[in-house]
Amino acid sequence: MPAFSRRPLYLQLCEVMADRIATRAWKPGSALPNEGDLAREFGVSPGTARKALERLEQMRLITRRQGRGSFVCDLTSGELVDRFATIRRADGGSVAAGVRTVEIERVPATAEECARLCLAHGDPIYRVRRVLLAGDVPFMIENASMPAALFPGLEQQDTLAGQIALLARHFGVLVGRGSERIATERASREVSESLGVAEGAIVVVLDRVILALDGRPIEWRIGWCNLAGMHYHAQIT
Amino acid sequence: MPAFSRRPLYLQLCEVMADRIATRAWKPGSALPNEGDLAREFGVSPGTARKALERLEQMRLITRRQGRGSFVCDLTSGELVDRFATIRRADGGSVAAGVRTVEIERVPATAEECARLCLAHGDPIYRVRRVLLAGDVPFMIENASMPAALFPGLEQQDTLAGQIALLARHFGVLVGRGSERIATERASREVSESLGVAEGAIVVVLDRVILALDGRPIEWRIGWCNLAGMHYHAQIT
DNA sequence: AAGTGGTCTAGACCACTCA
DNA sequence: GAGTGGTCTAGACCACTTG
Repeated sequence: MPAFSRRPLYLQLCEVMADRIATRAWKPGSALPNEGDLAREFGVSPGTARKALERLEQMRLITRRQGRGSFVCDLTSGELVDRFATIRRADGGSVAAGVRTVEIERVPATAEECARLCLAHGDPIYRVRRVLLAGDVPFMIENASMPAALFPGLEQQDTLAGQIALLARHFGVLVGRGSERIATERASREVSESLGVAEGAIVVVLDRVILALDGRPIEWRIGWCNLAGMHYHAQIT
Repeated sequence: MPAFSRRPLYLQLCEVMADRIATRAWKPGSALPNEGDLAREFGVSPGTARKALERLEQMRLITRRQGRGSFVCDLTSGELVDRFATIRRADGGSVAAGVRTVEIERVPATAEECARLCLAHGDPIYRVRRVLLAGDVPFMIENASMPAALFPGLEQQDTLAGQIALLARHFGVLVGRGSERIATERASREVSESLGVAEGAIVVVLDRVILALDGRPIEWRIGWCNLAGMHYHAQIT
């Protein structure tokens, strides 16, 4: 991999390997070649290959264990998905939320959607309405918007549309960080009926943008939540 | 620094340098010795010194810039402090909060304080009551508990007691991550009077533990907040 | 015993900053 | 041009896991 690019070798190598993971050429749970083999395959020194692997580990695409090897993470299981489930029990345990996808539409982005998703005027988006259930009791309704370019044919995937992690894996998008904003608001007629609270009661509004690992916004979501008996959890790093 | 410890050299080196920063032997803003000099001073190879420096950068104790050098971060300015100010304007801007310290007491920890701060039964704590102001309007009241062992003589430092970052610097404690939990609650008589809201109105309860870089809990705080017109901001990483 | 990642060494050269 | 951190190389040895 000498090539002509002046970009650091370890970053180029990291990108190639990330792509193999995104496209599932390297499958979740499988072992990567060892450091020496990777270095030979790509024509770099072992130290450079190691640096790329360390970066993949930082990105949470692989885990490494001394004496065992490097393994592709399952991007749709455990904490990698739970980290976006910020509504939990007081002890941090999952509320075992079910998701009901109410509606999916493909429409041009509004001005606000363009701004939040870094799109150009008129770019198409998928807009998804969901209801989150604790057991069979709805506690949050969500409006989510996603760039159509990243998820072509999403309207046929309504079982995936409820969870960004599943969607992202299906379309080969690597999920990165998100930022969330919380306010309180009086429940509108629609919200009160969906959540089974009084009209005008205080609900919590969760406004969130999730980015891909490469920094592109992949989902903007607003949720109206009846927080009764539950907690929002955040890490400050 | 050969010594007899089997702990990785770069971690030992990192710890020594972190201590120099905590104790202000290396002052905020000042330049560290260059990589080669550090390696010679500690008797390790340049690569090992570099690894320790990279770790200090990850811990946000130093910043490094190609062509310039490595510099000690000011632990009490800018984003290093703001990250704990999770209540902000909608755009993420600061609410320019003032802090009024209402009361400081030194008492044995309650069972709950022991649990949240990982203390033993009867260990002394400082308990601080504060009011946060937007302009001159109170929007949050806080009860904070801190292990007395980490902050000896805190009761004489009431100007510092309002901000954990100032306190930590004064006592040579390096601040690490925190975790916060949010619920809604009806305002008690006391809360409603402090915040100027109706008794029984919905307020937001912020329950937070901050850890030192070495993992020891340094502050447990509960805040009752009138979120009207403001937003809670969180990063999901 | 063989294979893996983790640590450590000792250099080389490059890109950037600043006097 | 001198000095800094950033990249890259090419090894050695250690600690851990597994058969």
